[in-house]
Amino acid sequence: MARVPRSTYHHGNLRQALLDAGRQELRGHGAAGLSLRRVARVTGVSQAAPYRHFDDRNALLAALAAEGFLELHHRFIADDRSEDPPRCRLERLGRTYVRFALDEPALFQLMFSAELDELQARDDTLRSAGEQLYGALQDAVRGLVPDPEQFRVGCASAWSIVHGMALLLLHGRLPADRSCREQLVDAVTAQFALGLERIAADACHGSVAGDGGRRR
Amino acid sequence: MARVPRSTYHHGNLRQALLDAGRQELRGHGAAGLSLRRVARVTGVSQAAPYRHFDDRNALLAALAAEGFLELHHRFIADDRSEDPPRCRLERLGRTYVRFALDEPALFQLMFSAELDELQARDDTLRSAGEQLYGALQDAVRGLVPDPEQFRVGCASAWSIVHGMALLLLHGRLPADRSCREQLVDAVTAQFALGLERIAADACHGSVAGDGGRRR
DNA sequence: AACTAAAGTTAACGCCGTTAACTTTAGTTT
DNA sequence: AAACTAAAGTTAACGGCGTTAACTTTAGTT
Repeated sequence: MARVPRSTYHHGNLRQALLDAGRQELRGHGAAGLSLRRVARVTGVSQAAPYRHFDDRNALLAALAAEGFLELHHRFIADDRSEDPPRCRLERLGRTYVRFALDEPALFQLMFSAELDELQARDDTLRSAGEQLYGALQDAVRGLVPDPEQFRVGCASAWSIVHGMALLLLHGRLPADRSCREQLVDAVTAQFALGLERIAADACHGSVAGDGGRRR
Repeated sequence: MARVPRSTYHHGNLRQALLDAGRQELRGHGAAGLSLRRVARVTGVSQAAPYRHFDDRNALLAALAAEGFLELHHRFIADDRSEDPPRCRLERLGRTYVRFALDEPALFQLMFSAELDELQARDDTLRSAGEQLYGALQDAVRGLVPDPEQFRVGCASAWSIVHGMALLLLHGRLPADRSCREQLVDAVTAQFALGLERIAADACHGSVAGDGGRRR
């Protein structure tokens, strides 16, 4: 447990230092195991110091989650290739999403944890960061599924499948060791995007899908 | 806080009573907020009594999760209609999965929480309950996608999409109020099952999907 | 140079998980 | 029936936690 001593009484940039230490705590102990006292200790500051910068433990978690949303959004932008066809762009976005979840499992789970649901309602920074992310997903789906009604369903499907896959993978629930993980992710996203593309194409030819009724 | 007094020194069926109280705690405070001491208090027993029946707090959570897996599996069986065509059966299973998650959000999240990942490796009851569930899903997918390689991808996709949708819905992340929730679930599962059916049908006609066409 | 508000400290409260040492009881053995 | 034993429950304690109140130090302004 690294205790960082410091020369000046005032830290200078404690808020960010706490966030950095919190990020490490997250990696080491998960969101549930994150202890505010330990974060303070590692940062070399008293147990009560964090309360000058965060209302409570949840506020620190919310700030960490907001960082996570922004970071994931940046990855979306960095990985995107606007010259690719819509299907490839959607696939790429899905892979980026899953890769992020596997890179930062605790942060990712925090971003979608029950504790944050209520905070998201109040914390504007957090909410807008989350909405920004959903916007990026919507853009990617819109290119593939222009029809408004199908678009809604398409967005929900797309987010659901990558979100579910990310969580199941990082919990070791899907039978996929590290070597074939990427293959599986590629196959699932590709298959999904292909299916979406076809359904969208069908819709253009007059038939209405999405009613779940029997159609051969 | 209901404190239940009792006449006899020995409780008689404390283990199950603790599980029942734990289930209530889960509903009221979530898995993270479940306090062993409070469970004991509500059950009308001393704070140390639970340790005669569970190694520690995690063991109680694991037992609750195992109950959850069994319950969900029973719902699968109860809702299934073996006379329905494969696609309908898969859709129905998906709806059952999501409905369970929305009925018992805290229990569902517990079943797939990080804390349980390690326990699942050791606790045989818990692991087999989880595997039983995956077996039911596999059966439903197999009817639709016989080809072995596509079957693997199909299982992962199917589980991912319902799992992701369940979590996103119960976190209020998908823009769907209570009224249109069921419609959305129906539409997503139907669209997915339809896509899966078609891809499987394509495979029978010689073309091999699953790699999603060109890959960078 | 004095003042003030921000930033950090110490000490305390109550809750928690967990353990050790003890007591009560139900069931078995003699 | 009496004695024994092991299971099941109790009390009391330890240390860690989140949080707050009251205090101190410091940087920046007047």
